[in-house]
Order: sequence, then C-alpha cells, then structure tokens
Amino acid sequence: MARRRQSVTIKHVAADAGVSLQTVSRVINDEPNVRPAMKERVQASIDKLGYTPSIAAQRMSGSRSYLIMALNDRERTIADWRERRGTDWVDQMLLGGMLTCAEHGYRMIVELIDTHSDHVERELSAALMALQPDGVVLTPPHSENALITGLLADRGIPFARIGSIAPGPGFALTMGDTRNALDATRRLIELGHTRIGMIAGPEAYSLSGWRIEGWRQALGEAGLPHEGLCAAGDFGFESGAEAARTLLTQDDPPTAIVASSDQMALATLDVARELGLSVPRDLSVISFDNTPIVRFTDPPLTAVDQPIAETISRAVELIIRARRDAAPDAVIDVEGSLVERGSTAPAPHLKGVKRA
Amino acid sequence: MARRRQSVTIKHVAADAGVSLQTVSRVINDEPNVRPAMKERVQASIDKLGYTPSIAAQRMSGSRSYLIMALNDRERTIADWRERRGTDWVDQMLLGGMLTCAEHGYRMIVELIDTHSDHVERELSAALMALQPDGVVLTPPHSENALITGLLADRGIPFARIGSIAPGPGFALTMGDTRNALDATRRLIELGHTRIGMIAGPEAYSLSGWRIEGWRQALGEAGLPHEGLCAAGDFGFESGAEAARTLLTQDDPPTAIVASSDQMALATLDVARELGLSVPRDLSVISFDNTPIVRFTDPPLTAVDQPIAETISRAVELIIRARRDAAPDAVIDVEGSLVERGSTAPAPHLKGVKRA
DNA sequence: TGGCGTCTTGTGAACGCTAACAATGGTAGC
DNA sequence: GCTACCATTGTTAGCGTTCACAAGACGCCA
Repeated sequence: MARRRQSVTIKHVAADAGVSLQTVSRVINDEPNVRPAMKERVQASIDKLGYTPSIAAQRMSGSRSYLIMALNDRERTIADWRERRGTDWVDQMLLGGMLTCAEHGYRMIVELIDTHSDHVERELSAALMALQPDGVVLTPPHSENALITGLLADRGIPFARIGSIAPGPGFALTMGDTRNALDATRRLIELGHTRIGMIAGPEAYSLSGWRIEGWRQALGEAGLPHEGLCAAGDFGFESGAEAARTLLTQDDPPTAIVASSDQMALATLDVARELGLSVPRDLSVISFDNTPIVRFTDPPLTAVDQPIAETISRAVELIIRARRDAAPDAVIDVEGSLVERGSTAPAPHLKGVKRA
Repeated sequence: MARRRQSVTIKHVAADAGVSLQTVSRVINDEPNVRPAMKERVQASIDKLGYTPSIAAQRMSGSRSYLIMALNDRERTIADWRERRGTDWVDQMLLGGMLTCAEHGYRMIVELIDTHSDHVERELSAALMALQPDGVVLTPPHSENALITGLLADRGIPFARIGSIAPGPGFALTMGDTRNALDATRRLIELGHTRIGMIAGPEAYSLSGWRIEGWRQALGEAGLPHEGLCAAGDFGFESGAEAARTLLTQDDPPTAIVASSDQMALATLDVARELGLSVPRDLSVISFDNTPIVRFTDPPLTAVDQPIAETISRAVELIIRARRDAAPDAVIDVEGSLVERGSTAPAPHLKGVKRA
C-alpha cells in the first residue's frame, strides 16, 4: 500500500500565494496582525486549492487536535444496545455534541470505558494519549468518578461533567433533576393524588438522589407521606417491573408513580395492567427521559423531557471556550420540562366524588 | 495555554527498554522479525509506562490514522433528531461500528454531509483532508452518490456502501431488502390475505425499489394483484399517514399493509383507528426497521428487523482488512428477519369463515 | 534625524512516529 | 572456511503544522 500523503498541504497554498508557510498558518488560525490584503490573497489560494489543514499535523505541532471526546459507560451502553432498549441517549448526545462541535470546526468522538473496572485510569489514559482530545465530556456515571475527573484535572484537559454538581474540577451540568421531580410530583398533587410513589434509579447515579429529593420536597410541602413509597431500579425494564410490583401490591398502594426512566415507566404500565389497574383512571404515571417510545405507548406517557442534546451542546461550548479564556469552572443547570400526555389524570377518589 | 505534549512517547519506551525507536515501533505494530525476547522486553516497558501511540503522529508519518469515517446525511439526520423520531439509526450504526472498530484498535467518527448540496465533493474532500481516515462507511442515500463514491475511489480510500448493490467501486452491503419484503408478503399471503398493500420509501433510496420488488414477486407467485396497492412516503410519520389513507380509502382496500419504516407503520395504525378499523382484526400491518418503539405500540408491531449494527460491523471489518490484503470489492447481503408481534393475523374473511 | 516600539512577515526547529535504508550478526550451503 | 543470505537491530529523513524567535518596515516622539 502506497504511502498516502496529504493531497494539498500548507506548502502548496504558500507557493500559490507566494508567501511563507507561517503566514498561511496565521490566516488559517485567524490570528491578528495579518494585513487584510495579505489575508485575502492567502484565503483566495486556500479556496482555489480546496485546502483544509490536517488535524493530525495540527495536533503534532503542539496546538489543538480539534477533537472532543465523549466518554460513555461501556457496560451500560452495550447492554442498552443489545437489548434494543432505545435509550436514545447516544443519539441525543452525539447529535447535540456533534452539531455544536461542527459549528466550531471540532469533531466529537465517542469512547466507551468501564467505570467499575480496575483499569479505568489506564483505559482513559490510553484514550487520551491516542486521541489527544482538546476536551472531554463525561456522562453518568463517569461524571462522578474521582479517578477520572482527577486524571483529567491533572493533565489540564478541560472537561464537563454531565449530571453532576458535586464540587470538583471541570464544568458541571445538570438537567434540573431535583426541580423536575419536584414539578412532576407537584403536578400529581394538583391532580389530587395523596399517595405518590417513586421508582428511583440506582444509587450510583447521584441524579437518582436528586430526583428523590425533589419528590420528597413536593410531598413535604403538601404534608403527604413518603414512607414506603420509594423503590429503586436500574433504569431498565425488568427492574422497573419489580419496583412497580413492590409499590402497587402493598396495603395502601399509591395512585400515582413517578418513574426515573421511560423503561421503568413502561414496566409500570405493564404491571398495572397485570393487576387490573387502568392507567390513568386508577393509576397515574410520569416518567423521566421522554424518549421517542413514550408517544406511542398505550396510553402515551406523560414524561419529563431531559434536554440531553442541549446539555451536551452547552458542555461542548464551555469546553471549546475554555481553551481561549480559561474560564472559571461553572455549574450550569439546563431546564427540563414536563410533557403531559395520557398517563396522568385526577386521583381516583376525586373522580369518585365527581361521579357521585 | 501551555504547549501540551505527549506525556509518554516512544522515546521514553525506547530509553527504558534500552533499544532504538524503530524497534519499539516494530513491537507496537506487531511486525515480524523481532526476536521474542526483545519483543517481551519492549512490551514490558510499554506496559510499565502505560504507553499508547499517538494516532496523530502515526498518521503524520504516513501510515494509518486508525480512524474510520461514517458518513450520514445531514439533512435527514438533523430532521430525525429534531422531531425525535427515534430512528435508532445513529445508535445502531455507531455502536455496531464503534465496537468493531475498537476490537481492531480503530475509532469511528461520524460526519454529516448534505447529499444534495452542490458542494458534496468539497465537503467530503475537506473532511478527508482534515481527518485522513483509513476508510469510509457510506449510509443511504450517500451510498449511491456517484460523486462521493468516485472521489473515494480516486483517492484509493477503502469504503463500504450500505444499502446499495449498484455496481461500482467499494464494498456493497445490503440487508436483504428484496428477500425481507418477499418473506413478509409471503407471510401475509399464508395468513390468507389477498389484497396486500405496500407503503414504500422515497425513490431516491434504491432499497425502496428492492422492497417493492420483493412485495411484487410474492404477489406474483400467488397470482395476486398489485395494481393501485402501492403508495410512497418519505419514511416519516406524516407521509406514512397520507399513504395509508390513500390505500385504505379506496374502493377495495387492502386487508394487509407492508410499510417501509416503523414510523409509516405507526401512522398506518393511527389511520386505521381513524377509519374504524381494528388492527389486526381488520387490517394486518408489517413494518420495516424494528426500532425499539414497535414493542410498545398498541398492538405491538410485527416488523422486519434490519440488522444495521451487524451490517456496519461487517463493513468496518471489510475496510480494515482491505488495508492488508487489498481484497476484491465484495457484495454482501446480511440476513434480516421477521419478528412477529401483534399486528398481524389471518385475513378478515377467513375469520368470518371460522366464526360461521 | 535618531532611537524605539509596534506591526508584519519570514526562518529554523520541533512535535511523535514510521519508511527506507544501512549495519550487524548468525547460519546454511558448498 | 568462505560466501551468500536472512533475520534482527539501528540510523536518518521526512510527514504537515505551529512555536519561538529574528528581521524588516513603518510610524511616532523627542
């Protein structure tokens, strides 16, 4: 296989424009102190030759790599994919990040790493050496892994932690988990529900805690009980079914449930059907995520929309800007929203009252 | 911002092992003619120092970039995403490709390009210059764009065309569209249906044609009519609804429909409901794609599973291997399969017979 | 008019790695 | 025992770009 070389290099442009390499480089990087006439002349040559700098060479010479690495949990990503869970997460992440990267001439590259493995550091370190990214986006549960954040901070690589507000280095971005859970629960209270259950996510994800917090806060405001009304799953369907069964088969079962993922909410619909409960007549359900699935279920699910794409997009922007003006580490809370569909309705007893 | 350098380079390894750079390079690339003892010694240093070669440097020195570029249609990808259509396509593609890339030490990077734009060549050329990928995976409708395939062939970059069997350079991979449509239609015939409609995809996608072909062939085998039983959409929900309405409101409407995408099948379910038809009692529906959505619809959709991930995975393998042994351009047909769920049933008149 | 600072352009070296070639050592064949 | 050859290791140059520094042009103030 022939040694493949760059077809058009900075040299060709320099020759065509009759200037030095450095001058062309300056134009490419939009540096100051280039006379407008010169800039124009060089730009004309660039356009004429259809030149684009090689990011490999740019990286080599010690500047940027124009690469942003998005770190996902390997185990979970593969499991979601194998079972065709349609979490939509990679889609959203990739597109939100990719489009924003593209706007700034960057590229996003997805890397899978095992959070729980003993060699996280090794794996991450290898990925960093190989790719030399200009920044890293961490998604849960990596966002809270001190080994990872520590390593990145040490190397001085700008990074964003999605779904984390834990103090520490890097930008922290959340999607208003507490507030969203609060709003969702408040809405159910408005509808007259007094026993409102929560199917939470795994403890390892701190957003699970925030959502519980929001749920509890809403219940507290209204003087409603929360004891025995919270069960945890792992975001997946099976675990959701189990949690739903636990909640719905107790003595005084809830008439409404907030589930921490679409899959767990779907499972709740199934369990309700099994138990002869009609949704939303006998049981209201609100889920988190708002993946494409929920519009087509029976009934369509009322869901908290998690603005993943927007959040990643913001993260990418922070990272890219960090290069320039070493911005202070920021905490950003992107607004989520409640999308009401068919799985929520007034509490059963209220309807009873109405009917009577 | 300080000039960021590679922390551990081949130099450090060479020094640690007391050998030359080239020898280390040989070990990294698993080249022959390295004495086992030497290989072991160098490998020990590599492991000890946690060294990984920089792909930028590797690319610079004229060898591989260990990057494979996946080309998607920008317009369609963004539209799917904005409207949260949950096509699952990027998910599947990325994961199938990514995992296989990772197995071979490669990385996959997704690039969006407008097929219909006048500057496809320019855009593609720029992406190639910037990234210098070792191979490219083309997804529909890029797979059939002669400007793109021509450019890649000229540059000698190995590439795979997904969803295309058109003669030409590069590897061609299909997902058995004709056969899948044939099988799906045959199944409906088995169930006693005699008027079977088809909601096809846009003409620009040649897989649309293949599916129509399979459908027609099955009808032909059974001596059934196809005239007036085919309507086209653009894979999206709205267009599917329109097509379904056209088919179902004619004088002698079909009792079964094969839809070329899940979204169009979902739309068909909606239209059927509108028209007072019960699925699957009055109308059977089979869709293409088998995205995660279809398990949760009412009724769950019988669907043709398109093995996107596997296909991309195969494509990546072909590309990586092409580097080594310049394999002849191959045409590969990956098996799809029919997943039967609740949207198919015996033809209405048969049930009538049974009941009588 | 001279000296000095600023704006603009150019020159060499370096980044980390591999291709191509050179040099060494051993071994088989006669 | 000598030559030829292969296996193994080392040396040099170069990939395309930017950094650090140098040099020239220009203007400004005293």
